[in-house]
Formats: sequence, C-alpha cells, structure tokens
Amino acid sequence: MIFGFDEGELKILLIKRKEAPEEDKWALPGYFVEKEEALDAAAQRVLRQMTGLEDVYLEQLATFGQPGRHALGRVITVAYYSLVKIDDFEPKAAGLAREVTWHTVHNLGDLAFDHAEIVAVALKQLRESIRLRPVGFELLPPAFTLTELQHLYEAIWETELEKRNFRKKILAMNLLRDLGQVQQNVAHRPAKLYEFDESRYRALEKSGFNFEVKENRR
Amino acid sequence: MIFGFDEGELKILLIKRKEAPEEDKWALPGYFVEKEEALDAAAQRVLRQMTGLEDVYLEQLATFGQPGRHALGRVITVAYYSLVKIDDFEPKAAGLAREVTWHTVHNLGDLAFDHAEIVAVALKQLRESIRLRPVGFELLPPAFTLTELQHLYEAIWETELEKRNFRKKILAMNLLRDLGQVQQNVAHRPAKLYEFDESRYRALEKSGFNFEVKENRR
DNA sequence: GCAAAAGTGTTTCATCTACACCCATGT
DNA sequence: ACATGGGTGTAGATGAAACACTTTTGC
Repeated sequence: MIFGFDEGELKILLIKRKEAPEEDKWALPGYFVEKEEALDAAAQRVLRQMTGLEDVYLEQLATFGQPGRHALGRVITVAYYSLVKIDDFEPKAAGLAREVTWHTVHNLGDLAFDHAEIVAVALKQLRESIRLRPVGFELLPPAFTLTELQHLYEAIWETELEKRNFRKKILAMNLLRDLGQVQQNVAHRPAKLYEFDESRYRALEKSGFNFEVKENRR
Repeated sequence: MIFGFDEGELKILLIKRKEAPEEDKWALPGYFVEKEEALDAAAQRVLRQMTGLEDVYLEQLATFGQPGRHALGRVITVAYYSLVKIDDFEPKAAGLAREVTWHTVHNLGDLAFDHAEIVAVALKQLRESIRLRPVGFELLPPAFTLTELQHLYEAIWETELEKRNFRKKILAMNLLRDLGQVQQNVAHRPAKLYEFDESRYRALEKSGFNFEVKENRR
C-alpha cells in the first residue's frame, strides 16, 4: 500500500487491473516475490517500479493467506505499507495496471480480491502509528506548516482537532526546526515553515522520550 | 510463539529439535501450513498440537522471509504469538521435538535459525500490546491478585512499578471484578482475588474508552 | 510476637482542557 | 478595508507522582 497526503486528504495509490482475474477492478499494487529475494527487498522493488521512489518509509503490515482469496490458486500476500510525499512523483500505468491513480482512502468502493480488508487493517495500524511515532512527517513535504500537520492528523483520524492545544503539544516536543521561512503568495498571514528534526528525535528517543499525539477533539 | 507467565517470570515454550538442520538446538514451535489451510487456522492447529489448548489469545506477529534463513531451502515463516495460562497444560515432547520446556524469556541463549530475532520482535510487540490493550490477563489464571498482575507487567517491561499508583490506576478502570475471595494458606495477609470483566471492557471500548497502563517506575 | 506481603489517603506538581482575541498578508 | 487563515496566553480542572503507615495472616 502506498499512502500519500494531498489537499487535506489521505490518499492511496491504486491500480486498475488489466488482466483477469478481477480485470478492471481497482487493486493494491503488488507483485510476486522473486525466488531469492527478501520480503523487504521485494516490497521496495515493487514500490520503486510503481513510483520510482527509494528511501521512503516502508513497513511490513501483515500477511493474508485465506485459501480462495485469489481465483487462480493459492496466493499468500505479505502486505507492506509505505508513506510517501505525494508530489515526489507522477503515477504512470505499467505492468499489471491499465490505470494508476490516487484515491481518497475513505469510500474506496469495491476493490479486487480481499484488498478492502487489507486497506482496513493498514488504516487501523496507521492511525495507531502516527499517534505513537513521528511517521506522519513522511507524508508531508520537507517544509510544512503546523496547520498542514494538523490536517494530516485530522484526515487520518477522521476527526477535528483543537488548534491551540495541538500546536502547543507539538511544539513542546521540540522536534520541529523553524526554518525561518514563511509561505509565499497566500491571501492571509503566511504561516511559518518547519522541518522535522530527525536527529533530535533519535537522541531524545534514546533518553527515554516517547512521541505521542493525543486525540484532543475540537 | 507461546508465552506464559509463572513464578513472576515471562516464559516462552521452546522445543529442542530432534532433526537436522539445527538438530539439538532450541527453537520456536512451528510447522508447515497445509495446502488449503488458512494461516490463522494453521497457527491454531500447531498450538493445539503443542499444548492441547484451543480458544486462547492468538495474534499474527510478522512474516520472516530472508533467503538463507533455513538451510534446506526457502522457508517463509508467518509468526504468531499466543498468550496462555501456564498451568492449563503440561508440555509433552512430540513431532519435531526431542524436548519441550518453558524458558525464561530473558537470556534465552542461542536459538535455531533466526528465531532469536523473531522472539525479539514479539517481545517488543508484547510490551506495547499490554500497555494499550487488556491482554495481560490472558497470561494469568482466571482469579488473580493485584500483585500478580503487577508482577506480570514488571516481568514483561523489565522494570519495577510503584505499588499504590499501579493499583489505583488499574482499579480506577473498573475492569476487575472483586471475587469476594482471598488467597489461602499464605504466611501473610491474604490478597483479594479478582477476575477480568471482559464484557464490561467491550462495552466501555465501544463508548470510546482506551485501556492504558502507564509505565510508572518505582 | 514476628515476619511478610496486603492494603490504603493525601499533597504536590505537571499536564490537559477550554476559551477569545490580535496579526500579517492579498485583493 | 475586508476577508482569510496564522498565531498566542491563561485560569481551572484533571491526572500523575511521590510519599509511610496500618492490617491480616501463618508460624
């Protein structure tokens, strides 16, 4: 699964299959693991083939192996999900795909095979994951505003957060570096741009710090 | 992986292999998935064959598929872990096993294949899991004391907790039912026995309650 | 009566929550 | 000058942390 964030919405990259079974249905991108290939390497390879991206956040999710989940025989899927910065690439149809596009993650409609279930599991994990680890930043451009970050959490949690407390909480963690720059050409007071300070996070983590964002609803 | 809790220690059930490769090394119990068997069903089957137990907590952990991790060919392992009440059964050697015994989970020594890595991943997940969900009770007998529960957390987290605050926190959740019974034949004031009220937990969960045990070190 | 663990209350401090107004920019 | 979102401070409530002593049993 490839997650992205754009226009305030959590998106997922789907392909429209050009082959049976499940021809013309939307499906998760994926392909077979090679004979002597590690699972992580296979996930990275498929991701690279789909997006051209390397060095992105990639994590194993779960393995799905119900008999009968694929019409042509027993297929066991080791699902991975990755978080990408959505404007780092332009989706192009290739391989199994007739079309490749971003879909808003809520209301995906029917998906091929058991892919709806896989997406549901991924979403559940993603929601937990952004709460307890600073992975949300993987979905944002290198420089972002606090409001963008808040909208990211709101999109993933499907909730609205209280602005002042969210900002206070995030800034109090001391993990964002103020870039000294502001937005350009916006018809309102321009917001400050920040970047995530990964090295500081690693240092704090070692000394027992725990990242946590509370779900402080509005 | 089969976790148990006994004598204040977190234990794991290991088999001593009676066949090459890795003969006579301690290994995680496991076996092949059948041709038309679901993964969950296979995990349950292996667990039943090892312990005779059914209806226990069982959860998929992760999938391990490095080429070369098994000497005789490519083996991909879908690891599950289960939490059992340790005195519900007596381990008996069978199948691949020359011996089957409980081992204290810290300082396991060398394990067969990459099983040490699998145990490490499981431990990490178990630590998170007992913090955020009431799964610790799966490791305790149906009636337990608060001190036993505390020792369970201490064993899994490898830390010491502050007694009063731990008890206050746990009791405040209102998830334990006082059985009105006390320990028998102990050379000190007998402790009250409690049971976990699962139906109350399910109800609270639906109305937005989140189980969480803080790591309040002593 | 002594050893051993069970059980309990309160104060202090930190964090969370709720809330309303001024600021900087483009048009 | 107005519309738009950016940005901030504080008081009150809540929860966490730290602390020592009394109780009940077996021997």
